[in-house]
Amino acid sequence: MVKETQNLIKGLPHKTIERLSQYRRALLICLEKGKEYIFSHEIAEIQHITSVQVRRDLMLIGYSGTLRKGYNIKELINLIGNIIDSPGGINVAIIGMGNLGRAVSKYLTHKRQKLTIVAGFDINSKKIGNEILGIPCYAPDEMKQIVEEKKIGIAIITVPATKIPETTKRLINAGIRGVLNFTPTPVVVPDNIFLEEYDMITSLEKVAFFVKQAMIEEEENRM
Amino acid sequence: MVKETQNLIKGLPHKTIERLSQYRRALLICLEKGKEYIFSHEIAEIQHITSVQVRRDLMLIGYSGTLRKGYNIKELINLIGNIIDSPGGINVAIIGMGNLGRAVSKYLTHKRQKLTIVAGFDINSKKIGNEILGIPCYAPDEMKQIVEEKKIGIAIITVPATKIPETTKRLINAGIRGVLNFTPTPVVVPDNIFLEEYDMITSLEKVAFFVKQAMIEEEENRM
DNA sequence: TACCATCTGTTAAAATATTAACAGGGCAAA
DNA sequence: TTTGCCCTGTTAATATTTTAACAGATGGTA
Repeated sequence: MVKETQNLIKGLPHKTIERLSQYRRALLICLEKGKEYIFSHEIAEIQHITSVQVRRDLMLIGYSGTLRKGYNIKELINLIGNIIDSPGGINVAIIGMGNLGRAVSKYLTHKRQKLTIVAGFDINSKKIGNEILGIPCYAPDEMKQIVEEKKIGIAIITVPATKIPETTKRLINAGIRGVLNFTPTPVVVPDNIFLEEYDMITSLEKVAFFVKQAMIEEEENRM
Repeated sequence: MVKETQNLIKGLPHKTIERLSQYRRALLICLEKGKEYIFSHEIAEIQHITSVQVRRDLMLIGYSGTLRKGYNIKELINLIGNIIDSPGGINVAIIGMGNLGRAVSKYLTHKRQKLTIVAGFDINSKKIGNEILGIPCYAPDEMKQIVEEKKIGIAIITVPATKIPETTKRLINAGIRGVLNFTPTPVVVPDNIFLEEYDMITSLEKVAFFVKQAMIEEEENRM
């Protein structure tokens, strides 16, 4: 990629990055259906956002569509790939092969060419040394070695809360570059490691809050 | 709750709601440890945010701490509960008891007193009529009846992409109030139903992007 | 050819969200 | 008791994100 493009990408807002990932997801489905071009308002509708936002995001990454035809789906997929994906791909490990870990593994396996789950870690001795869902499973104290050997860049944490401090220490020590934490316990990493945290309880409680509010408003209107 | 408080809550920013949920989560852990009071900077550190933001959020919900002692943990937990929780609780259904559905069920069961998973739905006849992880499982065409009977307010969607349109139609028909969609396929609901969508691929790709950027920057600095 | 409808691309404005700055107050140590 | 430190609460400033507004361009149509 030319340097100019790299400079564009550098300042991309976080929100735009997230949406680009979502656009690609939608575009891949469209491509499969045999669609060749797509309008900004079509993408917008799928994502529950406005077409202006779509056009603006695409402007930010320097992509131009064809007037009255829209955007070339294949081209756009490739461009988003150039932005998000690393050319050689990034290997991923799942830390904790419990229920959540396995669900995540199954969900993510073969979804993206440039992101490969290459290892799982667990303390359960029945799992260590075996494959789970096609993913070889290792003991926590092998982490540094395996991360280096398999060139693992990203770890997805799905262990119980009590194991978080130990797990984090091991990951930092192993030289991981990015962490996605699905645990309700916030993780502490040095700031050269990119950290993303997600807790489904927060999402659920957010829904609960707005459902409650809607009910209160209905109540008020009835009076 | 007095009307004044309700007016405060009404205009609460989405982000504040999310953080309140996270504060409570952290506070519950502190309470368990026997801690009585907590400073804004302590909460901030746990959540990787600034203490100003914590104080600002608490200001927005009208809570005052004690100078030099901080916030009373028990009080704050109760207040956040008053805001987020519905007094009688809200019942939740999991739509799709596959891997992800079961992981979500296990993860959420007994986590919050006011959110109870009371039903699962699946097309698999082996699951229908049985309990999975203690959750009774029903056929999709029983949805309307069960939602009404069990007073289910929120549905968590974890079905395969192909089943999304049908599932959504059933949920709308059943009179659901809020939807949390863990599927990569965006769903369409009328806007009297609150919708929250989360796709872990987006999170993972976000991490991948920033890891890539960090590596490019290192490369540049080396030259 | 002239007009109209409908796209894109971009700048400007508005709305949200975060951070800075600081006043006010209480406790502790000198 | 006075000084200094370290809290909270709040307003003001900044940064980020979204939305509005509109210029420009293309193709269909009368």
